[in-house]
Amino acid sequence: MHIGEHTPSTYAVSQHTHKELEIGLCLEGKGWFYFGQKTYEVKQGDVFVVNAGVEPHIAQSDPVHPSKYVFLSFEPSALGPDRQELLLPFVYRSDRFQNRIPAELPAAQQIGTLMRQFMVEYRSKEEAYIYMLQGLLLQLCTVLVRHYGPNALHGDWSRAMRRYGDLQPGLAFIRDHFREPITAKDVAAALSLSISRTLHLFSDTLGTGLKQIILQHRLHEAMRLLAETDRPATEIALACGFQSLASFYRKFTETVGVSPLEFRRRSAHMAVFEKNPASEEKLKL
DNA sequence: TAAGGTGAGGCTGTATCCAT
DNA sequence: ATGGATACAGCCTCACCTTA
Repeated sequence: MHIGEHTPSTYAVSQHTHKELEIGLCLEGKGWFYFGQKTYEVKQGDVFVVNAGVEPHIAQSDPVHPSKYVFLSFEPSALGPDRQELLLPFVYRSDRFQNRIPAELPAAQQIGTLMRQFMVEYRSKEEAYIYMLQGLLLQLCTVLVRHYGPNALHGDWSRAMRRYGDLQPGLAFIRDHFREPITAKDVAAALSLSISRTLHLFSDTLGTGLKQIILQHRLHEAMRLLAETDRPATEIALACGFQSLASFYRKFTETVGVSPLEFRRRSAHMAVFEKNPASEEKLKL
């Protein structure tokens, strides 16, 4: 588990994914939260739910009233065994999911209270505080389950969880091998399923095609290397798993909105790429 | 109901070329 | 050397179907 405060930049930087589940609470200010093609306006008290390794996202601050968040990220195993149903809010199809819980809803207020308790508990580090943190995490996830329940549970959580669990070896394979020219066949082999079944599983469970998920990993890595290194675009394209410069330029420009070179130029002016939302004042539990 | 096969159509990677 | 455009073969996705 990690918890930390973060103030997003006032300009749009690249979206990222990470392998932990994440809950974010806007402590103050205004801004925007981008999840792929979705954009949410953010105000104090809003809560955001992010799944693991699939949906790219990034927060941006209003220049006049910069936003400040506290982000809690955790591995599914942090909930303990036999509590898989509490992961349901994080097992969603991004095209159908509302990542924001508006501040005026009771669930957002409950989560706000719990997140603040979480911060206080960690900072105080009283005896056996780790158990208190685990308890607060269970409460947080329970509030989320109750909030999303009517839409997310629909009486068949075990099937949804099983499918999500079935996908994990495939997602892990993609994370480990996206720099190589992997295909649906390779991912299918990692899942011990047919190509057909693998493609169904990804699109049905996540609402995102296999190809798109691999592409997200490659583009994110390419943006990082463009911003943080002086390596030529050709080298970066190949290092990130693109089979050619042409496909790299095409997908980069389509997705990011500017050419790779332009992105490097702008990121140099910004002096920032993207930061792990929990990287500032990060507290490792 | 889950797993998986098939085929059409769209998309992607490759090869090649040109511009800077 | 690097950035970018384009045509085309092959792969991927999707819808629909069959099988167990």
